[in-house]
Amino acid sequence: MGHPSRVYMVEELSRGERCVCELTEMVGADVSTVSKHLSVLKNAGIVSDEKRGSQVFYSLRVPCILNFFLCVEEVLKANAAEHSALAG
Amino acid sequence: MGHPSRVYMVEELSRGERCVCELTEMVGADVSTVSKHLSVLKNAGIVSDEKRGSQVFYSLRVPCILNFFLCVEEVLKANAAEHSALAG
DNA sequence: TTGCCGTTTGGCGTAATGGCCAAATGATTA
DNA sequence: TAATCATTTGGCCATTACGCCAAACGGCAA
Repeated sequence: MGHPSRVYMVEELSRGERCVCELTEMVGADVSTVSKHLSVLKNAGIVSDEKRGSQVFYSLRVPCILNFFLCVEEVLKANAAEHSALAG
Repeated sequence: MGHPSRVYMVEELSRGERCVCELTEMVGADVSTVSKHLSVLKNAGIVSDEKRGSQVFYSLRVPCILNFFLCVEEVLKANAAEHSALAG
């Protein structure tokens, strides 16, 4: 976790399963790079994969991970508020 | 985030403010190392610091980060269940 | 079998991170 | 001011993470 591409992928997977090709197109990196990120998430138990035909579909296994992103947003908002307070 | 020492420190800070010396003793690493971790957490907006006398006290600024740890535990439990299922 | 598509893995160079030591900073006391 | 304690910062080295390319793997169709 903590990597922008992985965060982005998890957010996308929260909307439903996606194949590697879709995630690759969204992230805009090399397929191998995306595959490795997914491998990390899979080993961490955050996503699960299912092979159908020649494609592999990933899905979010731990919905509570989204709470984390909500928290991150809260942090960012707090930071923004602080910075504007410092500026003004 | 994502680093064991930082996770440990955030968990500890969730119980109340701690000075650098306390966190250093708990983590068991060099003071400078702990200070750098705290600096990372501070820049990320996760903790805040307050200097009182010659000591600096850190406190958790974003309680929702704890939801993340609950989620992590859930992930670990899910993983453990899966592994035992594979084994059994 | 051959060829193609989707995906994964290995390798390599580069960038970032973590850890310690040493030095610098700031507060306190003598 | 000098000395001391608590903390931070800089330097250096070892380790890890990223990202791309190339190669390997598995499924599908001809």
